[in-house]
Amino acid sequence: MKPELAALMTAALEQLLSEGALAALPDAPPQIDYPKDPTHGDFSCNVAMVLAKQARLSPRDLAAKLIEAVPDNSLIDRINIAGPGFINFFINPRHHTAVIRQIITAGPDFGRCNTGQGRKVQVEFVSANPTGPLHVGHGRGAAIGDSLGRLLAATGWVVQREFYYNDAGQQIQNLALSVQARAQGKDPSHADWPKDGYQGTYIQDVATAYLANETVEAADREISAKGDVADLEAIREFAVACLRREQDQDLKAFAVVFDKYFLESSLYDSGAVEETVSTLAQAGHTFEEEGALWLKTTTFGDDKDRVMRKREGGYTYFVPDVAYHHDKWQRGFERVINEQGADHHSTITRVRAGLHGLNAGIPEGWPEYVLHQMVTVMREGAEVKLSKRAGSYVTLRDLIDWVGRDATRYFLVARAPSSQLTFDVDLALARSNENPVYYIQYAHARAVSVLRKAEDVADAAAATEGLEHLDCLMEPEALALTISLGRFPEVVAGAAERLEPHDVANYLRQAAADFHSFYNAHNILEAEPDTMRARLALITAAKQVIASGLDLLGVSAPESM
RNA sequence: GCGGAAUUAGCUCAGCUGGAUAGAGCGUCGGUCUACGAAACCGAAGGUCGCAGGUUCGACUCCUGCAUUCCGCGCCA
Repeated sequence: MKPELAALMTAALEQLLSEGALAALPDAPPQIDYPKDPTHGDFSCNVAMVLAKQARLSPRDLAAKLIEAVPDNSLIDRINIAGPGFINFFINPRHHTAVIRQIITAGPDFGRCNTGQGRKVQVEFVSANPTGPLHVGHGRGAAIGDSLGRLLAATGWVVQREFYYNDAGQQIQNLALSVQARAQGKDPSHADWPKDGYQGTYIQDVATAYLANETVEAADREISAKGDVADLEAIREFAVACLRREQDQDLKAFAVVFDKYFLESSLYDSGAVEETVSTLAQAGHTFEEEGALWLKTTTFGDDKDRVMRKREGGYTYFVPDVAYHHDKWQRGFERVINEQGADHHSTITRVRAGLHGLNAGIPEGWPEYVLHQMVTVMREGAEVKLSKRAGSYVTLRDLIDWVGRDATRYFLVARAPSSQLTFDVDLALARSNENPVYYIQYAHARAVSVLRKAEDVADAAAATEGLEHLDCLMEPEALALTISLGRFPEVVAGAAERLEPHDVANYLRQAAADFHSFYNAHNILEAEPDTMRARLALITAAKQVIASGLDLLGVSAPESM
């Protein structure tokens, strides 16, 4: 409805322009907003205040002229001027309820759009190295990244979800040594325990499985143990497979699925790393100093240059990272979005600097980044720091075990990524209003319940027939819910545009509140037949929108609870 | 010291590209079920939007400075 109103205002502006009351039209279309206060109408426009100066009129006088010039239409009931010069629109209620028909007709497609026009976008997220279980930070990344993927898909992009991990570096070596030590019967208190070894009890599980010659299958690999304690290479491969499998199980329990797993080692095998280095060297972006090879990242805005090849040989992590992102570019992704922890923010400059230095035509600002801040976990009023399994951190699996998948996903995605997050386990467990997940899901379950009961007192097509009686939905609660439902498409579009899935979570809470208010204020099944049918249509639409919204967050919409 | 993020009600957090009297949940207080699901609803109290300037018709929002908290600042990833 906003575009229609903006068009009407534009027409009014053009009218004033032709009368000479205005010197020029504004650059952007007139801004239409939702007033906070319902007495200010359904929509408001600030254009009179913006243009008052150039029109040499007071904002209120200009507003009056504009209202005068608005073309005749059936959309608007009345317009008034308020405050310093706001133009407030009161919409004809019949136009509000029209959206109910749209929702029921479109079904799950309501709220989707085609901004992406089938273009390719990749979302890389989680990307945990296979050295231990996924922790809550990975969980936040998984929840946000997957939801971003869903939002982009809903707005017309073709999305690929990718998981990148290092299967060969120093940390993997530490992992292999730790497993080997456990297989030799040592524990972290032992004098020969590897320096920087991994201390979690899961290392013992891996060692035991290795000694038992088990076979493990992960999403991207399968391997059988050799059982030979001396074969560090075999241990390494086995350990990586074990931990990949464990992470996959966690991700599966979290309903997160990846399209592709990308190995850092493949960039060495394919020669992409060497090629990246030589391209950067040929372009004159590198220099040698103190026995190391450096990239002049200061050319691209970094505060100091960075080592690419260490004195002892071997590349630093960002070199394969640059090669990796070059590979993504060559794979044809118009957009790449990297969701990662904010503690990695310093890599952004380096990766972009490297990509820029390749002269491959990669635009500035590619790839895009969504960084999430840290998560702390509270339980029974105290911060939880330890998980017995992991040894040093709370795992994603811990959270899922404690509060379930839906609550975990909702809580991890419901806050702005840039905010530090406190995950309150007790709140996530609560079965009441305190808990937004259940509040929203309850609205859905209630809607389903009424629709189910309606079959006893009306025919199956009652909701559809209700579309002929939408004029019955004139109570404030019905209109509030209707207007709320109508906002869904722009919420989805905005959340996708800004890469902020928490907008959807906030919207759902509001929509659920509007649903509950309507539900409590008006009986549905005992209303007059036409009214009942109209209300059933509204309930059907609400159920659809809530289910679609929850799906964007990866949270289920239960039929009953 | 440098860079990034943050600072909004007792607590956890929203506040869209600057808009009208700053919102929600929890917590506190008070109401509503012989039930279309009370896992809900209705109402009340609760604020110097960290501080100080600036920009303008208008600032929680933009700019500058300061304070505080978190995260980075490795030839680890």
